[in-house]
Amino acid sequence: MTDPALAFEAHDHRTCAGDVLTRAEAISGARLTPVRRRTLEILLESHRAMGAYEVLEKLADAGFGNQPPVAYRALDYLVDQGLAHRIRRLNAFAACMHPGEAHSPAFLICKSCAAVAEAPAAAIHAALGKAAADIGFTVERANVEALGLCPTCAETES
Amino acid sequence: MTDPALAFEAHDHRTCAGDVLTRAEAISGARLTPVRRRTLEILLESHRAMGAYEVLEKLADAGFGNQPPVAYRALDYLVDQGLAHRIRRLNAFAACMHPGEAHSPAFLICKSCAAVAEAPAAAIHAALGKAAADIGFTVERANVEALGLCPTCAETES
DNA sequence: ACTTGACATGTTATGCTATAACATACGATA
DNA sequence: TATCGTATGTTATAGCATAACATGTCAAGT
Repeated sequence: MTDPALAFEAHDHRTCAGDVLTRAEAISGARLTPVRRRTLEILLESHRAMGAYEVLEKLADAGFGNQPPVAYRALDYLVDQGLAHRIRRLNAFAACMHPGEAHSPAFLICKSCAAVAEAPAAAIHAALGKAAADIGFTVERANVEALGLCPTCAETES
Repeated sequence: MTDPALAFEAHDHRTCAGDVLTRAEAISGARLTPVRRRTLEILLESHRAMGAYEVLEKLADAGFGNQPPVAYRALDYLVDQGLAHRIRRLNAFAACMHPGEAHSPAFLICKSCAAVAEAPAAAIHAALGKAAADIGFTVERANVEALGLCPTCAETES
């Protein structure tokens, strides 16, 4: 699995984004149409989450439609396919950095630089499932989003 | 601590809501003004989360202002004081069922009856903190929201 | 009493987020 | 070639949230 901390570190982002895109193409095949592909590329330009309207603007710049459904449909598709994630706390979307690997990660959002990383969440889901089971509740899907400081910003601010 | 499963079971809701309101008054004192108190009462009418505009409507019925800021301000206050929680997944708010006890619970949202319960989340936060620390990330606040089936609905649907 | 400042509420206006509903196009396949 | 599923485009509107300003109230300090 890709190093989850990558989002917070200086790295060869071209390679990093390219890798993800290649894997996405393998997963999604022909259904990764131009709008959808471009949408994913837009999300992959940074490790930030991006609002639908921000994405829409960039899609329009690229010659696609400029009405909200254009962006929402592409984003919804990507989320469905596990190629992107929706960050509810931010009303925004972020590219999935390790598509294909089944996961429902915990999101770590840096309040300083706005970068978003995906942390492995197996232990978290186990704890959640147990807490829920104690009450008789069956968890189907869960989202875990944490706000805090990434290592780079923590260093800078101290 | 109050039984977290209460939200999903038939119970004497008058008493349950009354207790919470009494505790809220003790915590908030004079600053629990009429609008705020009424807002909390509205949230306490059910164990569901309620949108700001739904709350606003009921506030207007009670003779308070009927513009969005009226509801948002009261709700924000309650959230600040730990008397209510914001459920981001639903863009909605729910009364805190055990105010005073410091907590950042995990929310269990029944997809069938829409009831929301607060599960103890100490173990979840521990797991999250550890996963984050592995990446060098410092968690400040986190929200954990799970969608699934409550025990009552699970029984009904089977 | 008077002034000041903090807080609460009300109102106007607007911005941001999201989706319903309908129209058009294109390829696969029967 | 008729039809169906899928994708995209467009119009319109619904739903969520806040900025900015106006008014009122009460308590502290003078």
